[in-house]
Amino acid sequence: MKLIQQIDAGCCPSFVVAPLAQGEAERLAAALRVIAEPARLRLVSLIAARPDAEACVCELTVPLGLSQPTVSHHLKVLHEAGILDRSKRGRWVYYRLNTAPLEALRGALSSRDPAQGAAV
Amino acid sequence: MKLIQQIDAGCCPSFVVAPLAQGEAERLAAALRVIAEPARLRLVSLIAARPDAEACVCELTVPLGLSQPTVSHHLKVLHEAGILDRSKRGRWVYYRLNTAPLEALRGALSSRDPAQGAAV
DNA sequence: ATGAAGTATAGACGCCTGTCAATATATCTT
DNA sequence: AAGATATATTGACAGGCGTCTATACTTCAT
Repeated sequence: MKLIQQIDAGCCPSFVVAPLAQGEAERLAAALRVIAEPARLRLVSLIAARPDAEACVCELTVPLGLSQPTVSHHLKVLHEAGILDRSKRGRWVYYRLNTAPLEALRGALSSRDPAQGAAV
Repeated sequence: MKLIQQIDAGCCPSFVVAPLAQGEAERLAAALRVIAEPARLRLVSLIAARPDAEACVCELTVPLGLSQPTVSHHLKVLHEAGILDRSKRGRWVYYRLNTAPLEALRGALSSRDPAQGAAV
């Protein structure tokens, strides 16, 4: 069974607008846990700062100060959540930032009901 | 040493706009961890649904399905993060939602630089 | 004062996960 | 084909934390 699911609009109802059922709370918490980790936050911010918001693994290990397997592990978690797209080119694997899941999480933190009025 | 700090604008620079230093990443991750928990998400959403966005502990134990000490523990974590304000009235302790810290976290997830252009 | 009710704290236990070393897999070079 | 390079997987270990029971603390009623 997959533990980590794609983060999309469906995963993350705003938890301020209406009470969350147990299952909804667990899904949203799982999505938030993906980014509630220093190494993964730094990975995302490092990749976002690159041209085309893209970087290969070898460019990330040194600035992060973690072992290559650990970096690969975090990239996998981010990829499975949909936050990073993965493309293999030759020997290198490039990860590219996808902002949509992060925007979905932003929406979940909004105090305003997205169904009412204009989008934020 | 306090493990959990108040969540405010200073705690949460946008991690998409510029690379995060180790310390910044740790603070932002700690802030996100506060809400990356099903029971705490449900607590916040339960309280937000009440009149005045306020509830006492005894009103939260049953709908949450957790023991009173566990609920108290989560409320403490949320309070120390600034997400819930605490006021004691007689025998009861009321927790009230403060949306500012959540909005600060929202800002941290934004792909746009808050320094540039209008606020979102 | 004494008991009851609401909340907080202390201590214990088990699960989850971030980390690493070792190894496997895949691709390119010579 | 054989070695080198880039990445992924496996297995093990330690620390963090969510949960509970038991107990302490605080406030009110009688």
